Amino acid sequence: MRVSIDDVAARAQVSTATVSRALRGLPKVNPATRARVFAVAEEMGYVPSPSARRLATGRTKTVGVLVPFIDRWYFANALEGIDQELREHGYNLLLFSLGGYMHGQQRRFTEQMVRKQIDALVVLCLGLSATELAELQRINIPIIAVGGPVGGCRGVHVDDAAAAAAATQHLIDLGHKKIGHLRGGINDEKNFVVPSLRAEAFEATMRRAGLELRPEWSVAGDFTVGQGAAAAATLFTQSGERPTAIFCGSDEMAIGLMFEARRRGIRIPQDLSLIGIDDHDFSAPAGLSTVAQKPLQHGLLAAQVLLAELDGLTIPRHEDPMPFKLIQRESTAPPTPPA
Amino acid sequence: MRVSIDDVAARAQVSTATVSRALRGLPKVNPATRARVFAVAEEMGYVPSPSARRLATGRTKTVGVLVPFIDRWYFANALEGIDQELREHGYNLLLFSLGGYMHGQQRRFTEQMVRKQIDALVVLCLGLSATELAELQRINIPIIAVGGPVGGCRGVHVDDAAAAAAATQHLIDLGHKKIGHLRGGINDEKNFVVPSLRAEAFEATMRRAGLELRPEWSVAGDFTVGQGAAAAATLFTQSGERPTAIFCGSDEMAIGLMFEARRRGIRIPQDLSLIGIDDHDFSAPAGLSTVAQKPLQHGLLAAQVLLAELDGLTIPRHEDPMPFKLIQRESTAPPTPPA
DNA sequence: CTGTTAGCGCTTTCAA
DNA sequence: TTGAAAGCGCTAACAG
Repeated sequence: MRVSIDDVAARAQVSTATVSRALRGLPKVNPATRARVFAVAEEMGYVPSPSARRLATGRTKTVGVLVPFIDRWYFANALEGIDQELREHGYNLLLFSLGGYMHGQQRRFTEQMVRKQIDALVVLCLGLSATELAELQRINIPIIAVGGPVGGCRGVHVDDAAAAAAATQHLIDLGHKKIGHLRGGINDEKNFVVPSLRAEAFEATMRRAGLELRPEWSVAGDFTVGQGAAAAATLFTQSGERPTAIFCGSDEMAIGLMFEARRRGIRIPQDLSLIGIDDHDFSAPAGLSTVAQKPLQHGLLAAQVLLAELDGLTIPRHEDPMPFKLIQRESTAPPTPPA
Repeated sequence: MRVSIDDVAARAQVSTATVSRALRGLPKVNPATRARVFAVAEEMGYVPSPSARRLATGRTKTVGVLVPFIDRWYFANALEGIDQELREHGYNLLLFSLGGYMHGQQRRFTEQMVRKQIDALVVLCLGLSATELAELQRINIPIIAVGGPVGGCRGVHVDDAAAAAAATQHLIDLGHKKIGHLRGGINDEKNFVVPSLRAEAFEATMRRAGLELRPEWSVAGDFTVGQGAAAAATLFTQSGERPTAIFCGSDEMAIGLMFEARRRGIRIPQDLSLIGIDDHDFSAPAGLSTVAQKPLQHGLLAAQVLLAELDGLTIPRHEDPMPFKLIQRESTAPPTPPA
């Protein structure tokens, strides 16, 4: 049943070393021999044992991916990109999901899990603490972050501040002056800086335009639709003046806000303009203006960098932030002058 | 740098066999010896080599998961469930994404990829052909399908026909008679039967209620928001009478339809009732009535079954279909009598 | 171009 | 309760 390299060697009447060379396409193998070996291997249904190969070479041909959770547009798409690139090069993808951010105390992820199992690691925008990162670094394999800066670790991601500024500026350019913000980060790791980067850029852009920042117009959520709707409810039930436009830290939140707005008869964009960040699958159908990023590409690039490094090739540049693009759809318009 | 079992043995002044036994918690090890071994191992930062262990035992402590693509609510959640259960038991999760269904010709997934790498396999509702499935079976490891029936293979999933019938019946119970259907399957593997199961159940339920099935009210998509919106556009631009309610094969499609309806000033539920299947993250915020299923639980159970089998334990029952539940929200209401 | 021979780091009899 | 030794299946010198 289980056929090993020795079985093939015996049948092909060559040494195991020759089988190994022939099958791996190494040079200095007689074409005829190689052909015979291939034929025999095929005939016997031989598949080399990765474990044995790993033990002998010390390389696992496997890359680990650490994600906070899978069910989020950005992560799922980045993961897809990583997977594509890895498969393309015969690498395996070992997935580690933390199943949600854990607040400080107990994270189920230990060095043990990755140690000697993977050749490199991709960290999908987790808020790793300095100590956790240090622990990972100790393993001494190439690491790359995707989706957001991870302290002291190189990464593939957009310039979040610039993207947030572009979104905010779009609203300002349309003539809005009363602009609110739905930010993320409330349920996330405190080391996950993306929500803050975006929020700060929003504030900076507003100040630069000489516009007022009203604290009651800044509501915090966690980048999900559910939180978007909840935050919107908070915002809409406030007494007092309402903003004419809102910049949401993620498209999911923006869409949650759209749902809540419709529920309350607030028209978009007539009563309220709305812009997010991401270009989530739901955004185009929803007619949501956004600043688009392409996580699949981020994943692809991250994997490329890692693989190049493992192959000892020149490491491609990846220092430049990834591109983003403002996409105007139906959810943003100039403010309606008071009737 | 790299510390092996022999290093530990030397330092602890015992044989490698004893270290192995002590660390694995096997019986018949002197408590004092065990303690010393643990101390030394800890002190030296010893981590056993999975490759060596695999080679010696023939077991990989790894389960493979085959998914058509990751970025879909159902898959992402099921994956999360599988991951949780696997980690809990010290198993690894090797991910294989096909990056989208490939139509017949070339699928990048080969027996080679899994062979000798995993102890068991979870197939996430892929439409595997009989030959592909046979090839997988040949590897002779436990396999389980999740999310939909995979020909001849046991699986964890809801009774799709019953779920679809429940959704349809809900509309009928509300008094609707003119009911349309957005079905999936147009871009999917033809062996992926879920869309058909749901569509057929819709039709059967309609017939049972003595209601007319209008072909022009049945539009096909592929379960995504984008297709939902597109299908809705097709439906809404048709001349002639319009249905008063629509059953969507997935919540994503239903939400796509909602977006398109709003764009055209069609009010939900006043002008059109809408129900889907899934209970997608967006559904509650959107106020979408649906038949809920819990993919995370499906993943959990599938992994449990596999692990039990690998441990040689009694295999838990999993023959019963998974539960589903009708959730009525704002998108369904009795039909509005013509003014 | 091909064969021999050490390992790689563990587990697992079999003895002691 | 512990140790010695034989693999597990492959790769990588080193000879030839």
